[in-house]
Amino acid sequence: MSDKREAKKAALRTHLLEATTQQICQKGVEEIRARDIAKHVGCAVGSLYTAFEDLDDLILHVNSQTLQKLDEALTKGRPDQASPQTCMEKLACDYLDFASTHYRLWTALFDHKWPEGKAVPQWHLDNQQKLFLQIAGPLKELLPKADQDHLLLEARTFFAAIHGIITLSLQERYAAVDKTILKQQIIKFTHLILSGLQTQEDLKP
Amino acid sequence: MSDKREAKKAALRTHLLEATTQQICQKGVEEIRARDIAKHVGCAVGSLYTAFEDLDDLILHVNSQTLQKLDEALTKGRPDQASPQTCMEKLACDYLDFASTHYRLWTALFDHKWPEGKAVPQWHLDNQQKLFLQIAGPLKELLPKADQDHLLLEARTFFAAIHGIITLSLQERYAAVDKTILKQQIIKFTHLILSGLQTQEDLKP
DNA sequence: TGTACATCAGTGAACGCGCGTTCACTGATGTAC
DNA sequence: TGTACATCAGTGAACGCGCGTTCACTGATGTAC
Repeated sequence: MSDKREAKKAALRTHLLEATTQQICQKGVEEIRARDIAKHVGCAVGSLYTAFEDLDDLILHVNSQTLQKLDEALTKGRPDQASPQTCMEKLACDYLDFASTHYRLWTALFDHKWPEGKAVPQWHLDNQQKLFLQIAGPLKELLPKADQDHLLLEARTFFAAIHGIITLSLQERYAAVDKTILKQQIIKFTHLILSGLQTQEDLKP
Repeated sequence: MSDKREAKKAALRTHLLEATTQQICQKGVEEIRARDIAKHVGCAVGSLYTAFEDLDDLILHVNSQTLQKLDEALTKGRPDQASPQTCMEKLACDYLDFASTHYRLWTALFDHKWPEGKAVPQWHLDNQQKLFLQIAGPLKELLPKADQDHLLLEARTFFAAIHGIITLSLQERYAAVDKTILKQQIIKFTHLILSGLQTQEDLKP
């Protein structure tokens, strides 16, 4: 019975993930330090390297958890029998809410520099892919004539535009915008794009 | 006559700026090292600190030059007697062209972390502001009933959306998109937004 | 023009610090009998 | 159950490296007479 050992190891991993999450929330990914995390967990620095490959691996795991939380937030808010327009609007707003309430966790997704040579693990790429599918879903209803490639392209573009707006507005670097106004902008924007796409679709044979 | 001294100092500054620009193009801002720059210029590391306050100051100057180049690129391409729609489309496309041909210089604008406590110098902020005005111009023609605040907000949103699309598509992190397709997407997108804004404007009293 | 002194840019070895990672050691947990 | 040995997680001081910045010194340029 090596259950006790495994349980301890699992607990250590959990504590490390929790401490890292908390530290990212407090100071941002750029400020994460191995010693700092260990101190918060109450273990030696070395332990980090028995539980995770290295610091980047630990951070990647936190980021993957963040992606999952984001996925849940988007899934949870999704109305059952709504028009694709309503779905897309909800997705965009939920994305904004997530980004603003978990700001530092969210920016960590984009700020964390993965070591150049190393390949990003497949399970993390899968977690990313899931988010695009969330968008592609309602978009498919809206654009029934589009093929899969085109659908994914439109989903990417839609996401990128909304993401761009939110990113610029939430970062203080260029004077942050009031959140209510931002939300209005995003809703308006979503409608503009969707009605435009719709019109184009209707013109198709 | 201290002309000779001043000329030498100016030459040194120019060389440092050139070398830094070249190194950013080659490896990106994150890889800029004081010793490296000095070696390329053929001077001692210490000289860098007689010509610029510190390494961040040097990089900021390169970034400001980049903003000016971008501003020129956008100004140059601007058609004289065109509709605001055509102007906006041209702006978006020129922005894409600039970003893709000077990719690393362009990302440096956003990747360079300015020291937290320090205030960003006014001349640099002015250079940033100029770009928003480029967009606000044609937008004003399109939305004659909008006040200045609202105009700037729409300019920001428009910029942020286009910027977001270009950023996501050009970075390899998430499989890069073919540039011709990207350009088509951006043109289409610009039209969608503008015709939407136009419709809203027409409905106003 | 020439000389003596003053100023200041340029030099690069050395400082200082931060920080990810390692590794010989300790102690807890598991196994064999 | 008890004892002796094996295994492996946990420890943290120490390693090693990178890198921005400094500063005592040198040498070029400028100034005064």
